[in-house]
Amino acid sequence: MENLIIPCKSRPPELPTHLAFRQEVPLENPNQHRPVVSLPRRNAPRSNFDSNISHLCRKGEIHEAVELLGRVRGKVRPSTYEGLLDACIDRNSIGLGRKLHSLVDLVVEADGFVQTKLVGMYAKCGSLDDARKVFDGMRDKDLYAWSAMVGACSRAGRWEEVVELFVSMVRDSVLFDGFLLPKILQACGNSKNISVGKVVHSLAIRRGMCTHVRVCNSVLTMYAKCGDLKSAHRAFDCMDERDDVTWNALISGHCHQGNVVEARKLFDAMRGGGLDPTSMTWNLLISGYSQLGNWEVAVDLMRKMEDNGIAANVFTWTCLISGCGHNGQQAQALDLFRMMLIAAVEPNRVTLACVISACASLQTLNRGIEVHSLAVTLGMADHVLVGNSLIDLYAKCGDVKAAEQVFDAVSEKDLYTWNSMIGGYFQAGYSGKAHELFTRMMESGVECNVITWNVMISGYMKNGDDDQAINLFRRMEKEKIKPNTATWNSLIAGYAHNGEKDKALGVFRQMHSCGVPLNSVTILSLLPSLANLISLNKVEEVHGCALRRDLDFVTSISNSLIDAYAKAGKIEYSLAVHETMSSRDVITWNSMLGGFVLHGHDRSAIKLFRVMRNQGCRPTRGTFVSLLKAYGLAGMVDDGKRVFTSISEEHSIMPAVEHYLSMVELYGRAGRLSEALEFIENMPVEPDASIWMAFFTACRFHKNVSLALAASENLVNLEPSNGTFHDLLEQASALCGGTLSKGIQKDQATQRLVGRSWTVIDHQVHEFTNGNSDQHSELHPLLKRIDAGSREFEPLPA
DNA sequence: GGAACTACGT
Repeated sequence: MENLIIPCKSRPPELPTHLAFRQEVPLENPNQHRPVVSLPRRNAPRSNFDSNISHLCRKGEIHEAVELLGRVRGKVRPSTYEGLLDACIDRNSIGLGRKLHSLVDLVVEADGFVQTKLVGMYAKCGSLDDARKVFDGMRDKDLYAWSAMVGACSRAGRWEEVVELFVSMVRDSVLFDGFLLPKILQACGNSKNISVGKVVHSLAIRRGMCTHVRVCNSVLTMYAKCGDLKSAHRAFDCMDERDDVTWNALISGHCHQGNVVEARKLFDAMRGGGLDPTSMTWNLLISGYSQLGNWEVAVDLMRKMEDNGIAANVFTWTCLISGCGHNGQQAQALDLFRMMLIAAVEPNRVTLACVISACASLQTLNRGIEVHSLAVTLGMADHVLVGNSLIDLYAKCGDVKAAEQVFDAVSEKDLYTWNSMIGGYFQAGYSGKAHELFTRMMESGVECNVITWNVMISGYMKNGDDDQAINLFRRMEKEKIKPNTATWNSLIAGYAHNGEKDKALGVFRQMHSCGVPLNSVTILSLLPSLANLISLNKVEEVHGCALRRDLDFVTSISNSLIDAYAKAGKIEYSLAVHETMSSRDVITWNSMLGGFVLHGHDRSAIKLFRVMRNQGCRPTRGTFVSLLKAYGLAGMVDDGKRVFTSISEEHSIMPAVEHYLSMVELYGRAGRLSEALEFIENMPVEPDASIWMAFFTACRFHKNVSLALAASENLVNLEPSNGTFHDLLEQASALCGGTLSKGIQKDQATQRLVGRSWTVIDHQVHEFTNGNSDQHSELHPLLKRIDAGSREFEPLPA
């Protein structure tokens, strides 16, 4: 197909057989398919009925006109129908249009002009499906009919359908003209269908249309959008005349591939050639840098643009905001939005959608509500694009009621609307409501897509209903929706999340045998669930799959492997993965550091931290948690203290509870209990249960009962979780030599505690007080507290 | 003829 991109003057290549014409079309008269009047009725003299109906129509009394037509059908000319259909389009009244359609008689029905007008009426009044039905029912489709249908699909953004229409059109021996060609090329570009795009290009050459700059621009754009920049450049080189659109299309192509360097070069070459960049050119470049996350350069370009007398417009700002959003800089996006408003640039629907989506990611409901009210002021709140983002915002912030209200207010719902609302119900835990809406969606004739099914399946998985998820997964086949990688990933992630690691692995293997391509999400969902001492061979199996698909170069996967191997007891494998990595991020170092600490390799961890610093990697909170633990293991209390001080002083990181916890453990392990207590008492924040628990453990280890008692008193005052109570009880009993959990399986006990049942504690307290109360008198305050707590909850039925 | 676009999976 490479040889299709040739200068216009050369001989075009042969068409693929499936696109061969049924009959040869003479090329010299491209308009020959525009029919001249073909039916006798069209030439019929204008009757009184025609005049009366047209008169009513002109007066705006269209209902009366349609009424009259109903009484005299069969006696009016097709052109009168056309006038009425135009009136329906003007009023956007599909109801009247339908009525008119029902009044079309047999003779008028045979008129291609009226049929084409009907296609246009249905499409413009919002029912593309009805338009398609009329179109499919037409016996002889001329170029006007094809143009109407292609135009309708283009306006609706149904690019694949436009491409299909083009293929059938060629099979029908109808060829495009100068009006239709750009639309078809646009569709090829937007649907990334380069093979049909090349056919269109070759036909355009064959018909001598590639001499106009507009046609060439369409061709170039098609190649650029399909990502074939080599062909785009060749088309560029073949052009005798170029305008700003030509340059912009090429610049846009490079920006979309993330190649801003080449885009910048073209920008300079354009200026060198004496052509001034337009605001479009600047916006393309700004968008390119912004999408790469390089928003400093993007903002700089915006300033330069304004210095050159081109004002930043809504597109410029939206490009910047969207770029921040895509690069995890949501707070930055909101700042830019504020700046945009200060600059008095009015946001449009796309801007609002981006900003609301940023609020949703940040879960800042208040800012979201501000933007919502702005959208109301601008009259855009009920628009489908804005509404969809709002539904997602309210769902993510936990306000399902508000999400529901927006859902109801959006009159022209699309797939995003339904899918977001269904997802919102699942996020709030309303599986039943989600299913109800899913059923309503199916019944109202909306065609679900694979994402709808994925939302349902992952929603059920998240809510712990595996059976329903699997049922839906099986139902997909019947509904002729092919599960994609994300569908399989939902099942794997769901099982892994619910602790069913064998089932997760089973689905993974099935996915593999079905030939479904896996991606990094697949691996990242599965690996952590296999990170335990008995799963080494399974980690290796998944590692193998990643290797075979070249996914081991994905940093996040390597990071996950380091973690999994460490937890599976093979720190040397973790190290091997770490050594072979081409690019390491801070998570890589943190995982390796954590692995060393887990295996008690304190000196290796301390050494690794130095390597990390030498390679210029900025440590994070997590780094210091592991590092302090390493110093604790090494018994290097004073060095640990220095590291702790450096967290805030050198690295400007506010120490978090985990760091204080590591310090308490560090003191505790070294037996420096009074120093630990002093450290706890001097903490700038209130010590939480984990801190006191660590101190308690240290006291227990060093057999200091009085300090342990102090710790336990502080602990119970904090109303710790059931799990902490359980641990505390176990340790307390061990400290005093008792047998607290006698007769109770630990797993069983934990399981019931998780369900917020206090039965176990009740039982233990009972055993504690009735059994060995004398022996444990020292822990009396603790017991009283537990006893009081146990009455606040209804025990689960046995 | 050219720019920004919301829903699922870590």
